[in-house]
Order: sequence, then C-alpha cells, then structure tokens
Amino acid sequence: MGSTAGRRRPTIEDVARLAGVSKGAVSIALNGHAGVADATRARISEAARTLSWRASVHARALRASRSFALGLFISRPPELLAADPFFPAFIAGVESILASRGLALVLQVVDENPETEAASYRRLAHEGRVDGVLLTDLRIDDPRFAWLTELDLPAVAVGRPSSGCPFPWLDTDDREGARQAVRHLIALGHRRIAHVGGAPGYVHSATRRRAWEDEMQAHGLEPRLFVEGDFTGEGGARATRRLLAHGPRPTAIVYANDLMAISGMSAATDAGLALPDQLSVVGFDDIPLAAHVRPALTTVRQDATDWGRSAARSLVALVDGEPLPAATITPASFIERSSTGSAPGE
Amino acid sequence: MGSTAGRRRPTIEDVARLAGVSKGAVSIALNGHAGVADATRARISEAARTLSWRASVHARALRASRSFALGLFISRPPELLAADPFFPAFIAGVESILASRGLALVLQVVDENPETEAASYRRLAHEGRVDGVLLTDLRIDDPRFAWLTELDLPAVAVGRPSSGCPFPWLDTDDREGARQAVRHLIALGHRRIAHVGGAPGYVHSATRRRAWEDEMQAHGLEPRLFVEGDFTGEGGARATRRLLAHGPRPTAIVYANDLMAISGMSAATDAGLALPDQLSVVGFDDIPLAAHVRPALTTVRQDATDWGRSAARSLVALVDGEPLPAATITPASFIERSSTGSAPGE
DNA sequence: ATCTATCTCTAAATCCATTTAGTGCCAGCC
DNA sequence: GGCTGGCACTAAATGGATTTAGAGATAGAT
Repeated sequence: MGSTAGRRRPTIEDVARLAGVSKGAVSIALNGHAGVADATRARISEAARTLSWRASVHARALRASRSFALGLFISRPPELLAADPFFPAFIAGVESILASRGLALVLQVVDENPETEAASYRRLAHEGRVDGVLLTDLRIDDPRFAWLTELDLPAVAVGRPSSGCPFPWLDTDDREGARQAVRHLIALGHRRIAHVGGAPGYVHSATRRRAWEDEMQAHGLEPRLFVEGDFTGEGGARATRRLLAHGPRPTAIVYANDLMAISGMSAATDAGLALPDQLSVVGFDDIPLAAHVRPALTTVRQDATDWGRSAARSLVALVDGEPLPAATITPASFIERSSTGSAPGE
Repeated sequence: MGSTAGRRRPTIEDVARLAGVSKGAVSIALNGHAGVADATRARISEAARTLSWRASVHARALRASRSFALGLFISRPPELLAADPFFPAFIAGVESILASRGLALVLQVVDENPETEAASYRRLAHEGRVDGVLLTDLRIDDPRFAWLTELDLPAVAVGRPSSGCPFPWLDTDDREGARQAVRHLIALGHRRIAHVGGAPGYVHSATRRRAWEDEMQAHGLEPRLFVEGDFTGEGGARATRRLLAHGPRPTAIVYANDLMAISGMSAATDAGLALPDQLSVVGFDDIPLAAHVRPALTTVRQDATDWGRSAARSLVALVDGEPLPAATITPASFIERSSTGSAPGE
C-alpha cells in the first residue's frame, strides 16, 4: 500500500508558489473576480490544473459561514422506503441540480421517534453541516416546521402543506391525476368506488383521499367506502379483504399507492374475484412493476425526478437569498392499463 | 420571517466567555481530555448547554484535515434504483453506524458515463468532502479501484470483488442462498432449470449465475438454459419469452432479481402456463411485493441493512486507522413461497 | 514635472476549533 | 528556603481559503 502517508492535498499556497503570485491572487483569479491581468490569470489556472487543486470545502465553508451542502431527511419505516420509487427518483433530480453548483447532498435517515428526529435536525444545524434542508413526506401539522424555524435553518417543503408552513413549498399537483382516475372509473360505469387510504398523518394521504371524495361528490356519488391503509403490502391486502367482506361490495378500488393496489389485487384474486371483470383497481405511483403484474396496473404517475429538480432549485435560491424561481411542476398523469374495466352488470 | 439576520451561531469563544475560561479550556473540557478541574468542566458543560453550542464541523475539519463525512456513490439507471430495496435498506444500516459517531453521509448520484463518474469522485476527493467512500454495485474489473487508489481515498467494497481489489471488502455471502434455491428446485424434481441473469458486468450478476451453474453441475445437470437479463421488468419478461419459445422448455427459472422474476411470471401466464404447476419461479431480493403477488414469490433474501452496518463499521475503522472489525455478515436466506412446486410430469 | 487615477498584486485579517508550548501556583521534598 | 513536580489553565499557532486595505507601478491629465 504505502502511498497514503506520502501525498498531501495541495493548498492554495502551493498553487500560488507555482504560479509565482500570492494566495490572494489565486483566489481572485480562479473565482473569476476582476483584478488580475489576463496573462497572470492564465498562469494561475495552469498551475491549478497542474496540481489538480480544488479549494477545500471546509476552508471555504469556515470563511463563508456556509456549508455548500443541503440536507435531506428520510424518516420512514424501511419497508415503505424499499417499495417506493419516490426517493431514488427524487434524489436523482436533486443531485442533477446540486452537482452543477458544487453542492453536496447530506442524507440523514432518522427513525420516526420525534425525540431523535428533532435531535438530528438540531445536530446538523448546530454543527453547520448544511445550509438548508428539503422536507419530504409532509405530515399534517408537521412538527418540523417549528423545529426548523427555531433553528433558523432554511427549508423547502415538497408538497402542499396542510397549514401554516413558514417555508416556501412546491405544489406537487397530484390531485388532478387522482381525480382523473376516479373520473375514468365513473365513465366505465362504476358507482361503488372505494378508496384505500395511505398512512394517516401524511399530507399526501389526505390529498389523495380528498381527490377521491371531491370527484365522487362532483358526480353525485357518496364517498363512503373508505378504509385506512398504511402504504404497505400487508395493509393493502387487509384493507381489501375488509372491503370485500361485507356488502355492498365496491366494484372498483382506488388505492393510495401501487404496493397496496397490487397486494389488493392478490387479495381480490384470493377471494375468487376475476380482475378487472368483477373488480377494477387503480394504484398510485407507477412503480416499475406496475406494468408487469397481471392485470397490468392502471395508476397515476408522478414525476419525482422533476420534483427533485424543482425543490433543489428553490432551496438553492432560498439559501442564496435570490428570488425563488417559479416552479413549474409536471402534474401527475393518469396511466390506463388493464386493471380497470367496465363495471360489472348488477 | 425576519429572524434570519438576527441570530449568529455561538462559537467556542462565546462558551468560553460565559464559563469564564479560555477557548482552549472549553475544547479540552468538552472533548473529555484531562487537564481541567471537575468543577470547571461542569461549568463549561453548563455554558455549552445554555448556548446549545456544538463545534462547527468545518472548523474541526480544517484543523483535523478530516471531513467527518463518508461518501456513497450511486450510479444506476433510475428504473433499477426504484425497484430495488437494496439502497434504502443499505443506507439505513450505514446511517445507524454513522449517526452514533457524529459522521455524515454524503450521497452522490452519478450517471453511468465513466467520464463524469470519475470526475465526481475526483471532485469529492480534491475538495476534501469525504474521508472515504463505500463502493456498491461492484463491477467486474471495477475502474473505481484505480481512480480511488490514484486519489488516495480510503474505500470499502461491498461484495466480493472479481479481482485485485486494493481495498478491504465485505463478503456478502449470497452464493449459499442462491445455491439453496437451485437445490430446492432439484429436490422438487426439476431438471431443466434455467437462469435469467442480471445486467452483465456486475459482480453480483456473475455470482448468482455462478451459484446456479455450480449447483447444477454438483447434481450432474448441464447449466445450459441461460439468458442474459438486465434487472428490469421488461428485460425479465423478454428473457422469459425467449426461454419459453423454443423447446426443450425449462420447468423452472431462477432469476437474478425479483423484478425480473415477477415480470417473468406474468410473461409465463401470458403464454398460457399455469404457475407453479407448469413452471416454477425463483427470484432474488425479497422485495416488499414478493409475498404479495400471486403466486407468492419464492426468493432469496439478503440483509442489506446488516451489510450497511458492517460496511460502515469497516470504513470508519479504515479511516481512523484502526484494525478492521471482523465482519460477520448475515448470509442470504432462502424463502419458500408458492411460486415453486413439483416438476410437471413429462 | 507633479498629481491623480487605474491597474495589478500583496499582506494581513478573518472564519472557528484544536493543540502545543508555556505560565502561575501550590504542595511536597530534602 | 529553595527546588522539583504536577495541576489548572492561558496564549498563540495552526489548518486553508477569501476578502479587505493598501502598496507599487504605470499611464494619463494638468
């Protein structure tokens, strides 16, 4: 092995020496500020390239009182995380923005204990690890709003907060897609359309439920067949069994996510129902498997990568004190596959 | 609104002033070094608590020439990421170790272009963002080994590298689980057992294929029915159609991951086969949906969270110059569900 | 020729915590 | 009493980059 001890990262001092100028000149030249002759600037650039020097983030951070890093907290039970395409796509979008600006993404996985969750935020803020954070998986009356305000840490919320959000937020328009799904079922002749909701307490659970309710009522139907779910496969199956147990049975079920929907299809099959002839099913998310199960799942797709980009852009602007960009979010889109069909005749 | 300008993070100077001592004393006291009277130490702790002071990572990093952060690079096409429970679980495990030591996890999503991938590593290393990195999704003749050696950045590889890996690695024992799956099929009377491989170039694709080959040969069977896959649903379906198109058809298929397996089951169903009577299917990963599709998928589970913990522990030790802990990895376990059954009579 | 303005660059201060060298002080010892 | 040792603490150096005040040189103006 060996080489570990030998090398030392070059400093701005080394570059200055090689270029025959002072440290200050190097800084000015490489940051594009005015005040160095073109020839000198070229010489400095060359020296920096030769040494493959890059300014230490920590020195810059110390000087600038900035971290050049943004934080993303994930607080979900592992199973939900594993089955949801949201985070990978979202993070990919966030990174595409951060990378181009030399910012890093600090990921923090916290358990759902509010005690330790608050402590995590506090630690990152007090240590100065991040300049701001992205808030996902918004909860109803989200306690994080208060914590972050208290900590004076800039944040951008992803979603439509239930109430009094002190931070800018990204209106991820998933209502229209969800309503379109219900409309689609109604057009197919369904009247008893049930909804299996997501885990309670989350804003997006409430939003999806509301979209179902609103669209039902808009067509003069009572949104009565509701069962609370939890976004897990087991929860989806259980909710489905409950809906199918007592009459009047629904002829269609709209689930708050695909995992519950696919598990629900299995539960319905187990109960002897033929899909989609006797029961239509709609999911939410469009996970990679949605198109590959049988029947292929009709669902609503959200462009999480796009959200990630927009959220990152907003947070960067917020941290830099620039005006927030007008976020243009790709709305959720309805995807018809084969798990939905005409309502069975009475 | 408003308070942003008002507050300033307290510094060690503030704590020192409040406690009536010098900065040095505060540092010594709060880092648990000997050299301050107990009474003074208590006074200092109290002052720090009052101001809710935490040492700035950047100042510490600058002084110590350490970042107190580790890096994780993800370079996968989004679809593969979204359908794989590996990363969420792995990251959760990593975090559980890092959190307790005050280390942060810097996530970097890079596209698969080797040019930009190398540049990403270079940037993080030169800027001093991280003290070391975790290498996942090992590739055959992984180019990252050379880059990181060149950059002098400590690393730990997760998996069993194909060759000349200059870094410590974690032997994630998935062979036994995979062989057990094949053995299970053979015990059920299957002889024509096919394998749909993962994306070529990855070490784990090769490992799983090898496990299938070895176990087949150990029972005097020719491992001939192989089709290369790509870990995607579409790829799994395509490979399955190919296997079922020409005789002699396999009576069982072992897939390199669950996504391909579930898509394969759909393809088989589409082709008119009854599962598991006419075709047995085994997956790999145990995604949350595996138990909830029909037939429920027989598969092999790996404890990615456990890997994450072990990998993080090893990397932390490596970075700290401590002896590497003996990694005791939970081996992959075979999970029998209903997608496998007795071989059909000839 | 002298003064001013401009340009190019340097020196030093700054960000904050840690560490090292060193200062006082008291106790214990011969 | 004077010397040594140890304890409790302080002052200053350090890490690496940015920024500010200012120096020196040159060109242009009067």
